[in-house]
Amino acid sequence: MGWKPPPEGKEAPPEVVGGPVAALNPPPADPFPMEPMGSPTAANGEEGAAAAVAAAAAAAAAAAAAAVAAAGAAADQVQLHSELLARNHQAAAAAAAAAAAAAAAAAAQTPLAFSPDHVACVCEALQQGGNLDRLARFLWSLPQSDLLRGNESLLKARALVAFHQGIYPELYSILESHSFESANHPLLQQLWYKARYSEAERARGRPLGAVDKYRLRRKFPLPRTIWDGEETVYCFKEKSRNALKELYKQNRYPSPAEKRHLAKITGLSLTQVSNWFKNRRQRDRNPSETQSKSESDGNPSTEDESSKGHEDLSPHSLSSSSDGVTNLSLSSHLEPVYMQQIGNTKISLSSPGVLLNGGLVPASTSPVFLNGNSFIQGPNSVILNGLNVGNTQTVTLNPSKTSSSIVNNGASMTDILGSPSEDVKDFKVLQSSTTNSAATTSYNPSVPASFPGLIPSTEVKREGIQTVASQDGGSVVTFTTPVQINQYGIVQIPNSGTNGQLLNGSIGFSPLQLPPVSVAASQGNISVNSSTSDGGTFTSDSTTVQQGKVFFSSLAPSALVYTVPNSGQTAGSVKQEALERNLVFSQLMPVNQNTQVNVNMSSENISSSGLHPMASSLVNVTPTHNFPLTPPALLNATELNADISESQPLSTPVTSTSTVISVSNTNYATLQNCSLITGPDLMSISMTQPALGEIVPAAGDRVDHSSPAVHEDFVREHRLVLQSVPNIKEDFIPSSEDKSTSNLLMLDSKSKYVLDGMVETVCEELETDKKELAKLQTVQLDQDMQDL
DNA sequence: CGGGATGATTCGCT
DNA sequence: AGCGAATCATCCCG
Repeated sequence: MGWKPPPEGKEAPPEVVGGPVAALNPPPADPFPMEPMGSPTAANGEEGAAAAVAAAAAAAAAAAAAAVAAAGAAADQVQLHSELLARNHQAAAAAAAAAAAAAAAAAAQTPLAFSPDHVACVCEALQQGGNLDRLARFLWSLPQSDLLRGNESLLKARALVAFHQGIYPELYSILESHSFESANHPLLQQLWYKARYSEAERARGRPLGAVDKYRLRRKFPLPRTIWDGEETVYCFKEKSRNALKELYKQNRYPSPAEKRHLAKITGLSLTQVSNWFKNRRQRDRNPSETQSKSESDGNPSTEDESSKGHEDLSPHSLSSSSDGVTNLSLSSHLEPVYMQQIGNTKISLSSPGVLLNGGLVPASTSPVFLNGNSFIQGPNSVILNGLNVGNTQTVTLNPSKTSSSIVNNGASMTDILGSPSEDVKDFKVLQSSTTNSAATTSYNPSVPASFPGLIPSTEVKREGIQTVASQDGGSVVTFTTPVQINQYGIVQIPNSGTNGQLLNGSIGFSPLQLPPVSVAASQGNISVNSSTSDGGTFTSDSTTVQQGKVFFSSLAPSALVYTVPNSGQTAGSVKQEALERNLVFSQLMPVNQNTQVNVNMSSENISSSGLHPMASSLVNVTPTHNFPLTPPALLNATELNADISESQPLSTPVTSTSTVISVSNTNYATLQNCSLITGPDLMSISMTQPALGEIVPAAGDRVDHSSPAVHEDFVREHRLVLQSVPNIKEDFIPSSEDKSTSNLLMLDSKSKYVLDGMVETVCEELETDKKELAKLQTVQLDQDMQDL
């Protein structure tokens, strides 16, 4: 990672500014090494392993520093101290003793008696504490041992000390002689440049200006030992820039989540990302001024879209290039580096295949990738968040109707149509609410969708009891090209409207959440939801499997992805107390700004609950552990009907009172057994179609149940979808009390991406621990020294 | 050194 | 809090 000094007075990436830099300013020499420093207030209560580690490090540092400082003092005295420390910090006993012994040995000018690790530990501790003088003394006391020669921490410490003492030639020598880890680059790069500046300033006797520094940087480029060679322009790396541009092309107004994601993958701060977008929009807005639009070079998109106007990301432009151009551009940016930074898994499949929960399964044709945090890129396959829907033909949605946004959710509808692409009829999704789905506590199935085969070209509109902002006229979605996912984890759906093509990639089940899925155990009860968002419109589909049947249903706009608790004994750790027998979906990730949704279906009213009628399609499920794609099994309509009839009377009112409860933020999702939806061929369309075909009720009708007869089919369909719920409910959540029993992976739905969030959290915690460690070290050191 | 490019900041608005 | 507009400060090329 290249680093360029942040412009003065400007905000710079947090990593570059701050702590390390502050430490660079040589503090006044401290003649009394034993003098306590730091403030004890920094010591917070830590517990557990972190505390133990911190204590160990602190103890070690304290012991070593004490020993060094007390050069000449009897070694046994130091040892005594270390023992005392060890007593106090049992967990740290070993480390403390070792460090103390080492320090004692050093103090006594005896051969090295401890490992380089311990030295490194002490160095780090002293560095973190900003005790450069002590660090210098410690280094001075160390023997010239080969063991320590290549120790990076030691070298870094030496570099710091050299800088601190103004011995720049030595600093340069150190920096050039050893290839440092990238993690240390920012700090070392700063040392390098600051030393150059300092030298120049000293030579010329006056402070340097920005231009002077720039020239110095040009004159003394960073050695590759502390620089990965990555170019930076105006402080931003080219890659970061490209990532920003790429997303900008698709969405000029990224959601906070997207910004965070982008910040993460680019290594920039959230503010920088926001600023970038803001500047970009502004400069695109008035290209007239000074904006000679140099952008023409690499950013045609910017020009096109922005200059023209707004929603101009015409679907066509995208679609036209969808497969080819888009993919190319994406691939160009899809570099491992990004993924590494994200911490997500990126898998590039060079050959047709599908990654299922970690397993690669051969697939065939079209590329539809919908995966959560894992990026799966490959030519021919459909990936649903780890679930592969099978060999598919490209999803073909006709652009028949309106333009705008659409979203298909993850479940690749493709497969739903067992027939070759030609047969694929129109898959239409009617969106009822565009953009906003503000936080709705209740979900309304306001997103009608017609499944090919089931309801050919039929658009069903439905309005929920509770209005979920469904003002927009549902736009019909049609896909003519494969859905793509870009490196940002955003699924790009060609032909979708401007802002509409973003599908947050984090949606869906992430591999982590998919334990070796086995449907077998649960008698095929599963529900899979995938959601999509389209620039504010969000639709999702969910599938429930019952006894080998999978139902897809669409959820509401701005719905989130939910995972369904295992059907088995482990009662899903659903946190919603109130809902006893509800199918609980927990939110995996918010797609839009307002995302929230949560759908619960009470057993009683299953009929109309959040599941959207339209989406119901049957898919064959094979209960296999590894999700091998098995030959499709046809689900026959009769069977479905039978089930339906058995479970519920057809006459049941459609609209139901299904309870939709918002689970957001309070739910913990657990996903245990998942079933794979495979099999391209599915339901017999012929059978269902007739019945469904008649269903064309307008939303209003349904709501009122005004004409039951008319909607009977609809109801039936509805029922199909919901039918599985009771079972699920029972299986999944035997009783609300079971909450505690689960040893499941519980996910806090709160606005965190399942995977990302976890990683993020862990990282943050680590970071925190690190800081705390440093604090502790300092404090402990002080205290111990005082005690001594 | 000039001037365009670009990131950051400030201010007002919603 | 986020956006747009204006502006500043720096980068960076010629």
